[in-house]
Amino acid sequence: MTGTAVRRSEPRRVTEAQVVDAAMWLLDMGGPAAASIRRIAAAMDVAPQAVYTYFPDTASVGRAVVERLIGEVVAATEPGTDAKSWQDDLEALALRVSRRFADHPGTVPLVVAGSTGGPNERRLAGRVRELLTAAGLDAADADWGTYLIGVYVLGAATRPDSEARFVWGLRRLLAGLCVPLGANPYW
Amino acid sequence: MTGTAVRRSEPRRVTEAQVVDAAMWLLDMGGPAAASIRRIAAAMDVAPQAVYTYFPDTASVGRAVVERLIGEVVAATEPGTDAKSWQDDLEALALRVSRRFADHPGTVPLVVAGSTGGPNERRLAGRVRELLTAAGLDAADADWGTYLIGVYVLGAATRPDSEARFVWGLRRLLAGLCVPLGANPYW
DNA sequence: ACCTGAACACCGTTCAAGT
DNA sequence: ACCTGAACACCGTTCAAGT
Repeated sequence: MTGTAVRRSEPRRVTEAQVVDAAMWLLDMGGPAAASIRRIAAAMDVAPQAVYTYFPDTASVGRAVVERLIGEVVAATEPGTDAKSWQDDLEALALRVSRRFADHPGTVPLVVAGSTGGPNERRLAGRVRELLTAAGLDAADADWGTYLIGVYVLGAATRPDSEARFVWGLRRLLAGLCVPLGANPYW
Repeated sequence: MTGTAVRRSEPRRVTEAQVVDAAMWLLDMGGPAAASIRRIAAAMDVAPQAVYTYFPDTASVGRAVVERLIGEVVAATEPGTDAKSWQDDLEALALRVSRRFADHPGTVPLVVAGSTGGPNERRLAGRVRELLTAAGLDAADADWGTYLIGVYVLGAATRPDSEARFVWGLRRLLAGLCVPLGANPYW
């Protein structure tokens, strides 16, 4: 009751960001198996339990790592900067995501494990949807097209190949998105 | 030196097929985490080490499971049976693979973990390539198109959604494959 | 060749306790 | 709130041995 805050506890020895830092570093060094809770804690010089103060389980640490990775891509992509065409914008965005995963192959199992459910993932999907909408697709098509592109980037991350192959597939896919299916002779 | 085979050892108590059976069963029951070497062995009533007589490590058991799953799809797909169009054939094939993974979600992490390098996977890719070649694509395009389709099916397995969404994306993708990019206004 | 018991070096997670 | 030591119930894999 002094009016000023009572010092309630020791200053934090770890933070969420540091856990993600350590996890990423271990992932880059030793692959998915190296990023265990115990090793993350050891890298931060705390007991394994300390991690559980900030994350409820291993999977949530993985999701946080993916959120950061996606966040970096979204932050690096100012909307409408490249802007030659929506295809170019979309290609640049997909390529940025693809490269980020190629640079951090240890994170791929974490990505395919499932959606993070986080804001950065939503922002990224929103960006794709905007570009498809600006391209003239209606809301439903833009939504389904976002799924199509996301799934392609995800699948490609699990079978890394040349960038040329990735871009070739992406362009075919975008071509398919803007061809009205009614105008297609096959159905 | 009797001329006939000498009985060299006890009859086998386990076989490769039984290991895959047990792994698949555990995967279906309890998901990826349940299909450990130790549990597989326990399900067969042998010591964990018995599995190592047939498989060098855990990953190779996983690849064998995936090979079986793909093998079932390929076996169930007589080439040119449906045969209304190559699009229909390809759609039916992709849908069969997709459904098999949807029916066995525990195997998805094993699939995305990497190529099996096995004959069934090659057969499946070969089937896709044939259909694309029959559709008029040249060798290079058929090869890259096979990658595109495979990666889409793979990615979709990690983000299961409605079959309608899967088919919509697949059709867009196939549409993009038969639109000559030169004839496309965008590049 | 095929299988076992025992062991090694790990895991994630929880509990009870300390500040 | 934040962190610890100790423990529980697991892992994959290897070794030495048995038939």
